[in-house]
Amino acid sequence: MEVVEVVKPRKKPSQERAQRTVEAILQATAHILREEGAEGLSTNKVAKRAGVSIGSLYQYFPNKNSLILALATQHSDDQVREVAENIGLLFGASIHEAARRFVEATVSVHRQDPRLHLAITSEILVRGLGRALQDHARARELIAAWLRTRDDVDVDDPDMTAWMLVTAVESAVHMALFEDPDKLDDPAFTDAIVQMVVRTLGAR
Amino acid sequence: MEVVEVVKPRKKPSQERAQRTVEAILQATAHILREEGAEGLSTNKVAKRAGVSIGSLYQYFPNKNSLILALATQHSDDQVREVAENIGLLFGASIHEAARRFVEATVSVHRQDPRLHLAITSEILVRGLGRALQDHARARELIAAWLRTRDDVDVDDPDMTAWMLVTAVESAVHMALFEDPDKLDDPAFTDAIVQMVVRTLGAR
DNA sequence: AAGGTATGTGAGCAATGACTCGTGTTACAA
DNA sequence: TTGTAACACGAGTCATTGCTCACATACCTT
Repeated sequence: MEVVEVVKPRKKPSQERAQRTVEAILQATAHILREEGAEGLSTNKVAKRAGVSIGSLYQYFPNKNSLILALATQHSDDQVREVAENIGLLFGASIHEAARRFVEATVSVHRQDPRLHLAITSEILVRGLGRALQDHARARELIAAWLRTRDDVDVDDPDMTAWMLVTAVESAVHMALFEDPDKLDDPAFTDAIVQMVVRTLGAR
Repeated sequence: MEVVEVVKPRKKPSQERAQRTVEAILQATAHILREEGAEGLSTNKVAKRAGVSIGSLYQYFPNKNSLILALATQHSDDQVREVAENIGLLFGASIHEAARRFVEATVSVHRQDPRLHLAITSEILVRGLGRALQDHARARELIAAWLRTRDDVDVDDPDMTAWMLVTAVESAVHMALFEDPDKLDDPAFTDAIVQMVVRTLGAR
């Protein structure tokens, strides 16, 4: 089990030309990950698909892992943003509304580009790319903070509960994605998750 | 994303000598998976570690995937057995007792050999080894059946609820394993899962 | 124009991968 | 004892991998 991830610093692109190169590389990585999974991901293939020489790739990315990490970070940021944007709206809402909003935000993030998302998620697991788990941590903080402001829920430990809920909701969505992506479109599925959340909160 | 898994049939060992060879190969696979993760798993390395020639390996396993699959199946069977054994005891129990028993069974399965378990689980995700998900399916059936016998819970759709609970509980345990294996020893952690289960069931 | 820095190239190296196949060895039945 | 099927071997094939490096071209400053 590999734990370390050495990420030697590489040149940051300064000119616009280089910016485009980096972008192309990231795009290509995403494409291959989406179409062939992590198995089919090789630096040579990425370079070829990006229309860039292998040397250029290594000018900006120190190794293969850093490609996935970069993508994962991007992805993670999106997710945090989505949740963060919604959390503001949660404060005025009822528990039920809040739960629904949270669940739907999560589902929506995963619905766009599910294959890529799945590939990235499993790759984070397989490699020790724990850093990319910050989305989880951040989401948990937000939820925990929100929980503390409510007096209409029955939770002993907001942090633990937040951890539980974020994990449960996200995992349910992942699992659904894995078993059958169409499940995400089933309202009954969303409802069930919402109910789990609401009940777990012991809403009064 | 690879979907196919071609598993050409190979010779089944008939003599005891061959039985031992197969066992050694499986052992070695587990060892490497546990120590180095799936990254470090190669058929050559497995053969060497098992003290067996690479040719012998390919006599019984058609390819690398089949090694993981064999291990996953073994593992999966253990898990189902554990749950199945406990489910019998669930019928007489209170909701709370039942939930606790289920959660603890799940935790206990994962506590033994967590590294191996984690490696196998992610590998199932990465490759399309959906077949090995039968433990999930079977556990769900058992829980759903049990739910239908209870009139002291408030669930609309036993199948959906069972899916939800199994997913949530298992994922929580996986996530904990990934973040910090010691979490499994924390009673507060188990309690939190149990509470989630009990509340989700809407116990009267 | 000159010169430096940033960017880009791709042949090729060393390592490793999965897997085959021809050959030797053991077990067992006749 | 002998024949044959099961078992075991491991050198070797061929493809691919991550990655380097010596060199070329573009860009910007002076």
